Amino acid sequence: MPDTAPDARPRLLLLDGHSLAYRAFFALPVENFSTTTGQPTNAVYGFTSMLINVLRDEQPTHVGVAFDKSRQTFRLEQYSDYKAKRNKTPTEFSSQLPLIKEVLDALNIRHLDLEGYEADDIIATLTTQATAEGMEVLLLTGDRDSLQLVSDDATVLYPTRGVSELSRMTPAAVEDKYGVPPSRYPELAALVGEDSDNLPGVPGVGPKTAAKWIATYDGLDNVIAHADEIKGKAGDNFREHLGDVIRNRQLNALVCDLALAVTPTDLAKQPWDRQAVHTLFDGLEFRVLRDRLFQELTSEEILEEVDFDLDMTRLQEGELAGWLAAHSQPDALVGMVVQGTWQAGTGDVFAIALAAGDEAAAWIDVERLSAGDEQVLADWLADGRFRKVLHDAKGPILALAARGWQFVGLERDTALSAYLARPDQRSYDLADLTLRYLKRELKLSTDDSDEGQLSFDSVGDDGTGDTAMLQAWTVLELAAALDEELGKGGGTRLLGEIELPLIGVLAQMERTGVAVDVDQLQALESHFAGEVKLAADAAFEQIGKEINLGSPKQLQVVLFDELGMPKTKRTKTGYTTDADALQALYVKTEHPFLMHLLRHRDVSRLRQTVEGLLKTVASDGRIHTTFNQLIAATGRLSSTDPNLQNIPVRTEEGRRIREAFVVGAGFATLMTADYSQIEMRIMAHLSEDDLLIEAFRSGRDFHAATAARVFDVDAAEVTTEMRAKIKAMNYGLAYGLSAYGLSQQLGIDTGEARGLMDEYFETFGGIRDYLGGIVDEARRTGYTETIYGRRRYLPDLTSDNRQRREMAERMALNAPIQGSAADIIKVAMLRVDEALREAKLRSRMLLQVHDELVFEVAAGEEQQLDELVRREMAGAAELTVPLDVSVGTGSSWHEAAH
DNA sequence: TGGAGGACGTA
DNA sequence: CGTACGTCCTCCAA
Repeated sequence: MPDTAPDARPRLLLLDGHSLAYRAFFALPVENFSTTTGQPTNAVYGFTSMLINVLRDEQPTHVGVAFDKSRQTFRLEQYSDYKAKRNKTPTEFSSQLPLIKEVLDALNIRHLDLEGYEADDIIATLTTQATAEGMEVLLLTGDRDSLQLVSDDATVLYPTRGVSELSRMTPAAVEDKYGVPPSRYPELAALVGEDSDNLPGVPGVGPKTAAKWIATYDGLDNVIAHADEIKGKAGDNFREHLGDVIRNRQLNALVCDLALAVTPTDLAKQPWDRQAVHTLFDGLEFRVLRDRLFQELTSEEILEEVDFDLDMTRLQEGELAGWLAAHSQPDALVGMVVQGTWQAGTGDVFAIALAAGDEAAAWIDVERLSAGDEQVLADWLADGRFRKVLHDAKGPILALAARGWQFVGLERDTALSAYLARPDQRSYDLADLTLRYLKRELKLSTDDSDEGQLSFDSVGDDGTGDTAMLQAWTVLELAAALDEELGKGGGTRLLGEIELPLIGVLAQMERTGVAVDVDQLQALESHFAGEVKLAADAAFEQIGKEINLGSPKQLQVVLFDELGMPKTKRTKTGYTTDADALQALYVKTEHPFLMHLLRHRDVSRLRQTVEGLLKTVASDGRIHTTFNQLIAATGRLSSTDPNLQNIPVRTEEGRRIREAFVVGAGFATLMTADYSQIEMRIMAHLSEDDLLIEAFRSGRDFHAATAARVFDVDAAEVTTEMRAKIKAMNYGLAYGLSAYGLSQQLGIDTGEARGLMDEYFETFGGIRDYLGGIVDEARRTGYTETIYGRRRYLPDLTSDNRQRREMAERMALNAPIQGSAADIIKVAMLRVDEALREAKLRSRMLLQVHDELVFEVAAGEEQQLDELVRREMAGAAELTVPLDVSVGTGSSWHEAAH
């Protein structure tokens, strides 16, 4: 990684345009990179991608790109076979060079060439000049001749694999790799030869021998002078090819004193031309690359001048009504920041900052409100005509609710907007978004005072509310910028009709929480603790000592060294000891230690789950999880503190934990409602595969019905085994399952799994075409989309790194399916919530577990709720196949399952 | 104390 | 060599 102190000396980055483009051309498959008009773009793409990466990683202050002018160079004049073996440059390549120069022009990066010379000579000249001027130089080139330029001040970045990895050739690295210092690299190359330039070297002499000779005789000149002394076949060959060596050395010397039109200082980096980049990249259909460019290199952009003058008022008692009347009209947007705390479905408010479109801001210390102020505030908050804009509103809504203030009229949530625009981000920090979308720092200007910087981190601590008011104003502006961003991607409806209204529903679910039987949990905890002890003792007895069974490291010592068991699959740091591997080892060795170890794993996990739950039980005897709406890139919710979406269900003992989730006081029963096979139904809908649609419409056992089709037998003849295989296949499809993965899961060999998959896709051709189509489409557009237009961007689809690319392909396969399911259940939650209110039921929604909703049912409402929930969930989307909902009730979550 | 790695629970 | 998450534990570097 670069060490760029802000005041470091100038850093010049020089690229060999021709050699890099040439590498990119062969590294990236041209089939995947052409415009709809047929213009190949793989070389442009690869070159630009490398350029963006290196600009980002190295932060040069000066940049230049050199190109070869033509094949007619002084080297060719001296040696008519120079580069003769090189294949005729394909036209698909030559047509891309002008495009690369257009990219450089749009980025305001100078590029140059010189008749009769190669890019390398230009680079050599500039390097010599720049280092003489005290600059640091980085050379990005795929030509090894440039290694002779490496010095303490000049480093070559040499692409090692494709276009994504660079190796850093410093003097030490050159010496390490070739055994000679950089200045002597051309001497070594002269002996060894260079195939790509059609410069044959001495037969039988490789880099090792050449380096040895050069070291022994102190340089090539002396090797030549002592040619007679070199023994053996290699010596004979050397004497025979002496002429070639001398010629090679002449040709591979780079010219360092060309008369160029520019000097290194002329290459100072300029701001790039945004409009030109947009136009050019549109034409090249480089959406992904453009996003990367704007995202990764924004920091170089000139920050825009702040041109607002916020009129900030710290409201005194009795002033709130007047301020609101003056600045907050119905239907006008008001930015709002709540200062306070929130967690586990509750919270508290210390202060509120508001900012209106007329550049007026107010700060309200809620500890100093008169009774009148408090009423005014409560009314304003609860009045939907006053449209509020917040950043990450759910917590503030909970904090307000805890003070008894109802919050209505959430018009925008900037964190949510930013998530929908780019769902892969890890955080949606307000200061980061301000920089990215508003191009300015989020801090107070220090025009009129010199109090220093108020960064956003210290918000709330300054006690003046200034920062909070600035935040409120920023949120208001950011909302507009994000609206524009989202509008481009068609996400406005998804935001307005699904995600935004969902915030309130989730807040209410968090406030409500779910009741647990604490006594039962405690009993379970001690039960599992006892089991842990038993399993541990039994395990220790088998190996005759006590180790930490939770330490994979110690386990590896016992299993593979001491017990001499066969090695399992490799991990980064050794061999895996996961459950599958241990099970396999048990089958092979039948060593009882393994069973006790597995048992120990199981019960300690159960104990730890129960302990975790107990820690989070609130004083109302309920667990209030937090639903995170901004995490999952596919659009799912996630649940934390505690995670109630991964409570065990598959094993008998695990289900005992579910028994401890119970109906709360004042309610009659719990109800769960879940979608069956929702992802397969979405696939049937999206793929329009007739047979699959038919399988669902028949209403019969879906896995059996599909198995009957694949194996071409009557429904009655489907065996358990056939059904199991197709079930695994059905579930694996949406994940990008491989033949290997399927074989592992079913315990069959890869060939059989392969055959099964072929048979499956043969039967359901629509599915095959659909899955393939998703990936192609995503590669073309740069993103996938769900049925409600939720996007996920996957730049790695065009990576030249196979592992990354294939990973992105599986994500592309899965995202529209998992994401559409997420869309549908979110719609269902909104519909159910609305219907509950309309029907004036007391029953309430507690949890969402991806395809399942959990309700607490008030006495006498069971029948009505059952119908309501089925209706609203099934009606959440109109697909070509029915959405099947199954419902169960019981006094615990376990009993309510079905 | 913080992060990485491993393992494993759910849909 | 199957997607999406969150949490716990251990170990190791700071």
